[in-house]
Parts: sequence; C-alpha cells; structure tokens
Amino acid sequence: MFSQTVEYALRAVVHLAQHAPKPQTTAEIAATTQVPAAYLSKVLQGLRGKEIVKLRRGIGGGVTLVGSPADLTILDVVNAVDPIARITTCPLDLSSHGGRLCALHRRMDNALMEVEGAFRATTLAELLEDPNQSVPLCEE
Amino acid sequence: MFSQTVEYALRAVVHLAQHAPKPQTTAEIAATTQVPAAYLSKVLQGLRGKEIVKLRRGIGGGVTLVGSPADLTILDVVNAVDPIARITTCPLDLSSHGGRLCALHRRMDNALMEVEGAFRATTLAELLEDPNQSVPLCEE
DNA sequence: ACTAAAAAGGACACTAAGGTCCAATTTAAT
DNA sequence: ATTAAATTGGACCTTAGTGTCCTTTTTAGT
Repeated sequence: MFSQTVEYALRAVVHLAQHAPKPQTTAEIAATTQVPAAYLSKVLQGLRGKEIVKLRRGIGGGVTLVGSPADLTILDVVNAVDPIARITTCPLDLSSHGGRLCALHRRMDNALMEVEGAFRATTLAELLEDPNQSVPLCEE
Repeated sequence: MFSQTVEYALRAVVHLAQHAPKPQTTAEIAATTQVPAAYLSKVLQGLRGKEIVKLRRGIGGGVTLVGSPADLTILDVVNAVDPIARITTCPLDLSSHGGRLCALHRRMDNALMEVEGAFRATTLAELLEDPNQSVPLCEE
C-alpha cells in the first residue's frame, strides 16, 4: 500500500530528526535505517527537490533537515516522494458524472482523504516525543 | 496508492452487482468498465480464486457473483486481488521492539487500519443504493 | 456430431519501481 | 596543492505490475 520509497524516506527523516541539527552522512542513515545506501541516495535527492532536506558534499558534509521537526509532517515527506493521489474526477471520464464521483470512487477517495488526514496530523517532533512506544528505528 | 488491479476488480464487481444475477461476459464487462479485456480476464481469475465470482465457459456463460451484493464488501474485493498489508511487526526487525511498533510504524498502521475500516463498512449493495450520486460506471 | 460462444492458459512485451555500481565532482582540512 | 570524505550523476540490472496475443478447452444449442 505504501511504497518502499515512502518507507525509506520516512525512516531517513526520522533519523535526521533524532540527530538534528547535526548532519548525517548517507552511509550513516543507510546503516541505522537498514536502507540500501545507493538507493537511499536517490530518495534523499527527491527529498532535496521538495526542500525537505539539505545535502552537502565533502568532509563534514551530509544530510540535514531544512526545517524544524515540529514543522514537518509525515504527509510532507510522503507527498514529497510518492504523493497521495486523491481521486478528484471520474476515472472513467464519464461526461455525465461531470465533477462528481460515483459512490464507488467517492468511497475510495474518502479512504485516501483519511490517510491524508492521519499523516497530516503528526509532525516529526511528535513522533519523537511519543511516549510508551519503542524509540523509532532504535534498539532498546 | 491503490493499484490498477484493485481499481479494475472493483469496477468489474460493481458491474456484476448491477446486473446480478445475470451472467456477464468478460467482453461486456471490459467494454462498460473500460478495462483491457485480456487483463480483466486475469483479474477475474484472481477473484474466482477467492470465491468472489464464478466463471462459466461456453455459450450462455460468463461471470457472476458467488454471493449477494449485500454480503460483499469493498474490502473483500480489495483483499482478494491486492491485500491491504497491515504492519504487525517492526519492519526493521529490531528485537527490542518485540511485538510493538514504534511511533512511526504505529501511525502508518493506523492509516492502513482506517482504510480497512472504510472499505469494510460498505457493501456492494450499499454502493448501488447510494442516493444523490452518479450511478457507478454509468453515463446519465 | 457439429458449431459458435465463451473462458483458460501460456507465452510474450512493455513499463515503472527498486536496486547496484562506478567515475566525476565538491568540500574541508592539512 | 594534496588528500580524504562526502554527494552527484549516469548507466545499468532485476523484478513486479500491467497489458497483449493466440491457441486450447469447455459449454450449450442445433
């Protein structure tokens, strides 16, 4: 349901939030999040395009969040790499349906809307502060 | 977010519910639902495997729903062709997390749970009875 | 029996997602 | 300047999802 890329992007961003504002190398992120390093590199470039992370080359370089974890929602990250495609018009393009959706597609879009809402409701900062849970991505 | 296969399967099943209990040929379904006929054939075989539809060869044959539209939910159809994979254990397999999910994956699974719930809440019969909407898959 | 109508099945092609590898480039420190 | 640390970019590979085509098999009616 959620793509591997979304999963990887979220892991990376959580890791960055945990260590903010210290830059993390792609290799470090890859190791602790268990994401293939070369592929993570591509995912991070996608996040850079959407101004979620900054990338800096060379010694002392690495990846950092552009903004504060308190201002970054799960939805921001998801939409940056694999946007939730709401159903806004009839997929069969039936002219009589006009702007409206039939009962089927309205239900499907409602489900998408709920996912969107759930993801918009949580910031990275809230993820880290979440009590009585395991620490994201971490042992013990 | 939802695969093409899910979309196609739902269209087909809606069409079948609209015409139940009369058998519909794959070609008929393909035409009205705008799904590639040869591919629809494969999708329907998937639905047959999960006892959602019956297929019958030869003259007068075609596709029919196994049960009543009132007993078939959207979730049944979705799970038959492309199951919603709930997150039940830590995807990173961190031993200290044990059965529990971290805050991130708990949120992701909650979103999946909501989708599941939304899809389980609507039967095919309810889709067809839905008032003040366009008729599913139909012009006018 | 024969025929026409339908699904069944297999082989294949195309595309996008996921993943790998390596050479080139930037950067900071010495 | 040189070196080491890091991302960048491009090419490539593999796999799964989607889609096509054609032959075979089943079925009902005549």
